[in-house]
Amino acid sequence: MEVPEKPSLDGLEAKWGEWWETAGTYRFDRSKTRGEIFAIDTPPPTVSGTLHVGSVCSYTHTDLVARYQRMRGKEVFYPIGWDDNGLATERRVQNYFGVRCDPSVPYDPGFDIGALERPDDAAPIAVSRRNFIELCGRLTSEDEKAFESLFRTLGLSVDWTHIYTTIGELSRRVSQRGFLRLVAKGVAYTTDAPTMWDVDFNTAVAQAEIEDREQDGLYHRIAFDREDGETVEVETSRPELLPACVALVAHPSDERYASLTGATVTTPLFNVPVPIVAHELAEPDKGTGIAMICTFGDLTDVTWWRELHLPLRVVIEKDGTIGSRAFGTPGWESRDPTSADAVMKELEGLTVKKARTKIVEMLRDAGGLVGEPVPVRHAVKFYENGSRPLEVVTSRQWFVPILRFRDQLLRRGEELSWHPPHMGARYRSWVENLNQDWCISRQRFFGVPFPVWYRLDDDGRPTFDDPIYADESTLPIDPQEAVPPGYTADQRGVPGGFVGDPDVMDTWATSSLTPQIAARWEEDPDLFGRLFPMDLRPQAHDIIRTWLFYTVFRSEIEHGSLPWTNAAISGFVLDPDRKKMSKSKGNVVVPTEVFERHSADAVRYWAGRARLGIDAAFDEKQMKDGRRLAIKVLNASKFALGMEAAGTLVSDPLDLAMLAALRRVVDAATEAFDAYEHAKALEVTERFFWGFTDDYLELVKQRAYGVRGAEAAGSAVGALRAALDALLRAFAPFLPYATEEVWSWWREGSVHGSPWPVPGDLPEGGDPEVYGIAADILTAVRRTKALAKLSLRTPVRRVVVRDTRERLAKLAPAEADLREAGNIEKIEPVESDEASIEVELDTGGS
RNA sequence: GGGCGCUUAGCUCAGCUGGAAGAGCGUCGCCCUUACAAGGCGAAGGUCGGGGGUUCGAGUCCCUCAGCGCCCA
Repeated sequence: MEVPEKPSLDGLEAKWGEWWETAGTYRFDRSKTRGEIFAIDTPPPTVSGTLHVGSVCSYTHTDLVARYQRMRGKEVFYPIGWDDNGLATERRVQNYFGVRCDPSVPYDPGFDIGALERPDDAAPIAVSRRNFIELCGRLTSEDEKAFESLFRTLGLSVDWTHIYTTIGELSRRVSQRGFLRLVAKGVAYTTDAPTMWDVDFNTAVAQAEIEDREQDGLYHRIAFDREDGETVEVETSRPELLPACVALVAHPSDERYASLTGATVTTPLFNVPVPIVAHELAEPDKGTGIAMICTFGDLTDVTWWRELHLPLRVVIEKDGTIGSRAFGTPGWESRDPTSADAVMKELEGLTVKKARTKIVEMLRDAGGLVGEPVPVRHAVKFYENGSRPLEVVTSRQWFVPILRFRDQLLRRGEELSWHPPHMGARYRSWVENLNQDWCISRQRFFGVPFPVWYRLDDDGRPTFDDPIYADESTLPIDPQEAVPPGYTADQRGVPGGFVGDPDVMDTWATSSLTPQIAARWEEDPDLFGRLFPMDLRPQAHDIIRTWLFYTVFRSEIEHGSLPWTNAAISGFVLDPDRKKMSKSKGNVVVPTEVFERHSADAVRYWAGRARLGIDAAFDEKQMKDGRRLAIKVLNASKFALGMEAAGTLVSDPLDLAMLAALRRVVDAATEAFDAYEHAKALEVTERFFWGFTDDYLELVKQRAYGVRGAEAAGSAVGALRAALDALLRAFAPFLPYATEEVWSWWREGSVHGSPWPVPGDLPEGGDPEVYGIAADILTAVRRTKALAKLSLRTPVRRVVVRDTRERLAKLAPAEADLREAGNIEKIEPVESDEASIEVELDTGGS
């Protein structure tokens, strides 16, 4: 046994991190069977995001479970991935290198961004798609190093040989295979359809990426002419869509408009005849109760257009400007095409916002505007990363028809064990409110391409009704480079030839397959069979509707089961003022500095105290507590292990009593961990431990030094070691470094490879109350001395303990230890119905 | 508008199936006690958000109101 003179937390992270890696402490043993394995679907962090303490907290939660399960004897499959694929990385690369991707630029194999010299404010350099992707790969690999270093310091017990990235070859292959399987099952289709569209990023987005933002707007009252010379007034916040108006709509039960249903009105300025129709989705309470249907202002327009079989008149282009349209041509009928065209000319090329101002001006001049616009505050849909409102744009996209699986997905949600349980409600409410099929194609670059080509007809136009799919055995492929079977490279882009699908998949189309990626679905069937469905999906609550939902969906389609049996949902980390941390507020805490200030164990302690599903404040005070606890573990261990004795047979009733109390603690901690209540496991263990050091160590100190002989000392030393052995193991998930350090002083191997403590590890037969009573008396003695402002060594002449006979009997076994610990001359038990402890100090005089 | 969660000491939070209000930090006081002074011991501090109800008994169960946060529309 080698106990250092002055134990310290400093340097433990590097020391043990390296040792664990060398010893392979967390290496997964794939020879184990499914029942012996605990498989975790670790969240791949977005590496282009900021490293912040929020991830530290939730990743610690996962690690606590991993370490606990490992100690329970499970072979833990705990891989890690980096989410580098997607728009976040593209944006970071654009800003970092000052470039933009232009697919029309040819690839430059010798491209060297570092060699370019240009002023900071220079316009972005257009680079080819392939060069752009290479830059993405370069930057993410840097970011990944920083993440790995952070997570290693934090002490995550992942198997670092099982790393994947969401843009890596394996992920691309699994994503493309997953896509082809969806196609084969009829659960993916391509079509031209109205889709939510971000005009800045120039891409389609899915429902899950949309958020509502409260915005100031204006309600404009616009008069439509009826054929009988009267007018119908509608209120709209989007008057610029007037040229796209295809009908007016009122609720079928709205008596005000019942007689008008079926009538025709003409739009102001454009003189386009449009029908008045009825539909339940019209809101009688909103505005005048009758609304314009335009193609398209929002998704309700899409529903109306579809269900009421209305014509299509699109005026907004993909870049968010008003396009050029010729009235008088088919589909653009007007009773006065010339003046309609003149109005249209004024709007052409304007952004939506400018067009709105312009058309209001023109309406006012033409007398089409009734009164003045009224300010209104309303919810507007935005892409979560976007800065301008989403438009509905018709474009060719790949869709996955999730809506028709709603009931199945709701049932899977019920089947999943949610921790905490109420998080299941988030999922349910999302699934119940799904309103769009999943658009999985993105008009971006750094993502997984669709393994698809389209034939070109004799005029060089792609035919979308019979795509050419890549063979699974050839994956992953990039259809921009690979040539479809039966064609030659020189047929790319020429009539009668082919063209590759230019899009990439939604990043969630890849992330939704993390269990399949990590478990090497179809790549290693033996491994997959040992891992899937997995045991645990840990994640934060913000991505229930995306990552969790899509993963459940993919698993349901491909495997007909849940992807895992448990979902552990962490809360967010708020700043000390309980505000959400964000870069713009400047309140993001850099985790590396926190590790330096408090140690990894201290940070883990803070995270461990945060329960699942509860938002936690970033609190350095708690990290100080954690540091204090970790140091205390070192020092108490040093003391306990510093005691020597010939034998270590635990026979003293007080020792057995302390161990009996610890047996209960071990049970409570186990029960808590099994229920995913790691904070409770920590709390019960910590509470016992502080009592153990404050009371028990003090009580037995003299005896352990041998004042009452070898046998009495041996019992104390044996109990100290038995308790320490169990406590170190119970603390190991929370304080992996300090516990490993102590373990190394006197045990073989790693504490993290040792079994989780069970009551059977500790001698039985003790009465916990004996320990409790002794601690109470010791506390009373200390209190008296403290109140008298005297040293704790001050002698006590007499302690009178009044209590029931039963409890007094339990005092006797601890009496000698108490007298030594408290420097007490005499302890006098007095039978009484009223319990009290009376301490008479011996202050030397009288 | 619908749903979920929260509201307990100055701060951060425990309080399970109802049975005499808890911890840590902070504050204050004391103590160099041979494991620990970047420590230790102790004290003070609370109408458990408001109001009703069930019960012998409610922080805990039910109803209601309010505030905060989140999810969804």
